[in-house]
Amino acid sequence: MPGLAEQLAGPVLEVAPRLLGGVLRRGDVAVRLTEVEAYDGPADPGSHAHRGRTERNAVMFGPAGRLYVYFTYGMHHCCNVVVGDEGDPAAVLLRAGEVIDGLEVARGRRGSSSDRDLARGPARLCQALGIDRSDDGADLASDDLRLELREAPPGEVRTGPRVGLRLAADLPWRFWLDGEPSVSAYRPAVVRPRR
DNA sequence: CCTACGATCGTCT
DNA sequence: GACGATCGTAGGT
Repeated sequence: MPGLAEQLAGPVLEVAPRLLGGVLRRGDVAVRLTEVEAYDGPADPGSHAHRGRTERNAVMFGPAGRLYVYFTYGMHHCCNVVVGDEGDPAAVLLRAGEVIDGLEVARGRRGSSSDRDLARGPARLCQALGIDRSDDGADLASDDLRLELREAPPGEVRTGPRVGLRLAADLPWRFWLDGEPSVSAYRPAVVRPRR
């Protein structure tokens, strides 16, 4: 049985769909992943690593199997699984999942929300699992935070454009499990009027 | 079901 | 100083 880092070592476009159906656990709460997005290296204009290494995205340049967590919109956290070779900033954004364990704890963290929406969307998924910037760089093979992949994703894998990006919005680098209620709605990037 | 909009601040230019 | 890998709510269909 290969270790997590080995399973995540390949090209991000191959690894990303294999995360579907996998389970991310923190303490009592476990989420089964139903939707992810690939961010492929410095050449990907949609990636935080597109303009090179900074203090924020440093973890993306590290070894596979760690968590890259960023803070956005002044109030939300989103998390990625770092994949590929060290030095190559590839990552997979965890966009949505189904809470399969620790429902009570997840509900408490999420406030009023239907069970279906507990981890539906990247910021909600982080909130349900209690993930924030202090988890940036966390080892996903640790006891506190653990990612377990399955042999094959159940159900059918679909692909389409990534959500909320102005750049490279045409690339079909979002992957989800067909028919899952927890898959987030597709929203094209909002173009703000000039102020 | 849908579309529109404001919140709120770290990060990068 | 501008913008964002988002979300919750409000209001219409």
